[in-house]
Amino acid sequence: MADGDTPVTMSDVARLAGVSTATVSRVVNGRYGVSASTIAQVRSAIERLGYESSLVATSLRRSRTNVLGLVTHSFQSYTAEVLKGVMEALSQSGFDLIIYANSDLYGTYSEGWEQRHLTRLSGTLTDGCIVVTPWGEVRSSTPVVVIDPVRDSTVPSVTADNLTGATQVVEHLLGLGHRRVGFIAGRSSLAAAWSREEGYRRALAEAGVPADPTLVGRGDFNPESAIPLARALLERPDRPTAIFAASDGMALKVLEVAKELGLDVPGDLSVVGFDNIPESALAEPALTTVDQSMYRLGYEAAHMLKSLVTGEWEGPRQILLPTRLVVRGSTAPPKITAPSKTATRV
Amino acid sequence: MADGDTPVTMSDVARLAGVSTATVSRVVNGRYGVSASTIAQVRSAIERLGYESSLVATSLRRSRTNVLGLVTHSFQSYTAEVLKGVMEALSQSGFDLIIYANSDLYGTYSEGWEQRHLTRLSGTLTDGCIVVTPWGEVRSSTPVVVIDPVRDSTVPSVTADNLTGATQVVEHLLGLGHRRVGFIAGRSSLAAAWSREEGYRRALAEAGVPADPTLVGRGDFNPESAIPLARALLERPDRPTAIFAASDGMALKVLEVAKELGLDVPGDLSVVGFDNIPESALAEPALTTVDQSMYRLGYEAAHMLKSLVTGEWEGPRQILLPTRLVVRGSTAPPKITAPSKTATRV
DNA sequence: CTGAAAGCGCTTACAG
DNA sequence: CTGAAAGCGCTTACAG
Repeated sequence: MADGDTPVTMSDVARLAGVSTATVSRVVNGRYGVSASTIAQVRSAIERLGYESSLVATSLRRSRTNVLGLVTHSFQSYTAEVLKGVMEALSQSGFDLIIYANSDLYGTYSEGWEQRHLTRLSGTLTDGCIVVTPWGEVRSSTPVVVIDPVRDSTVPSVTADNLTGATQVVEHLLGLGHRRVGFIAGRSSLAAAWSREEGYRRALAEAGVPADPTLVGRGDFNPESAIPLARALLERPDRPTAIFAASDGMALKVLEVAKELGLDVPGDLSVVGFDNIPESALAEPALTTVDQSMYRLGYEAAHMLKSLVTGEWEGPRQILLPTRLVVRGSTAPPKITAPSKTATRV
Repeated sequence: MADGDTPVTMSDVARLAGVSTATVSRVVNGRYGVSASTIAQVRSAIERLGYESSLVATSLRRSRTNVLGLVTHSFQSYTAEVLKGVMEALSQSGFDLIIYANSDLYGTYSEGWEQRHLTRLSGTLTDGCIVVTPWGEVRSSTPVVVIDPVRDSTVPSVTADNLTGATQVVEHLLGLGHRRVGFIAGRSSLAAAWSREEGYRRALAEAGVPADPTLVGRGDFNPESAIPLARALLERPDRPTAIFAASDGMALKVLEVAKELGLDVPGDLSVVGFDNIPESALAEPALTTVDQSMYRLGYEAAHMLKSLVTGEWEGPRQILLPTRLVVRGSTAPPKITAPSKTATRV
């Protein structure tokens, strides 16, 4: 039963069964050309010792491991949803999943992290990897699919249609009568952040509302980064009547700042986020946002990676997934039509 | 830059730097006894080739890997919370984390899965493992900490104080005036399921309310399993005025069945769950439940595992974490005091 | 049908 | 200060 100290190896099995490790290997892997009686002996030895082959040794020797990797730098609600989608896509596929997370996560050197771990895994352990929201472009000797790539990435990827989503947010606000709409941007290297900002600009331009660059704050998707930006926007005399934050995490902070400043949402200020994380529905008031099915992002990425590994992929290598505007309690028509004369000249 | 097909190995670096792989290894691992000029040469070769050592090869050769493993059979909200706690505990610890999930997750052979993968990882890849909600007792050649062990498990573990939590639920219901309280149990092999049921029994006994075995349904923590059980309980003429389900997932299904049968919650029926998953707060009405900080379960398990691996653990090997009753809209006094004459004889 | 041998990419005594 | 060699636990041609 060997609950002892040293793990049971193939040699232990071979010794007990009175055969070579080559033969044990053949039995373990169901190869042809082993006599029935030998198989029985080996099987019983395996059973007695509770042997399982070492994943590491097997991976090192074989070219194909049937293990796919996923590299992420955090475990937020976002990641959990992505993982559910990934697991669903991999269910019954014959591929197992290894998720690699490093302990310096909240520490200093996030930068380049994905690339380092991608490389450490992909040569040997995994047949391919999914990388979630990397800080830079990634490369690998085995197939990779990126969820939320950096701008101008050429690697296979899956992204939500952030441009359309953001456009709809602004159209929604304009439709309610808002004219001064603030924006809090995300980490600008990410394609997602760029598209959301671009959607904001385009929708305003299309409606003929002149863009006011001072209404745009530069956040980085970290919720905390939104606090000073929201404060700056809301403390000005000509404050916006609505703020669109590039992520729910940041939008939730805008809500807090508004409360702190005694502003009523949605009476004095409309707030919109992006992502539709579970917390958004729980906020007071519930947050209007854009749903970007993180589950589907994970599902499609895993599906694509699987086919890339087996060489069966036929579709496009850059997938854009639809988003959906979710209107909740945090948006309403502005109380006053023209908080600033100059801003309403359309 | 080698974005090509074959990964860059240590031999490639050695060749380019004009040294042996032994020397490259020394540089990579910062060992003493390499001349400054050689270090520089090797470093530059590493840089040029974008070399990263193979996790697999390194693990196979070394006894200590500084990688901890986590084996789970699902990625529900539960797991995501646990992971956050684990990552927090491991932050800056020098240990990385590998999560192993197999693709037959929703498939046939869940049973014994944890043990198989635990063994495949622990000999070589990981220095120790956390196993989440296993189906049986586990054993390993390296340290293991189980979150939510099976009953009578002797392995180091972390569990919520389910007994107290469940007791408080029933006391809460009795306090509201309920006397016929139904119970939907979880997978009975799990210690958590057993304790929750035991808490239910004890609280009734202590209050002198005779236990009615026909009021107990045998679920298995799978939400679906609660549906027929809830229906059976609620369709009887002497139906309970309250149902306590051993998990939020099952309690949410009870809510659905009640709605389907035209019963008002909490008017006609009070419902209580256990776990406090995010969805509980979103339910209509919001679910009264027991919070068992899954974040802390993960945190404590990782903390303990880390110390077990380094040999510094001093504390108890079986940890019990406090729970907290969260009263929300799904519980209220029963409308009718005595739906069944015999049941109220106290 | 079976085994001896080489080798996957590393690390670590052991010589020098 | 550096390299040749052995070996971690497996798999896979190659002989027989």
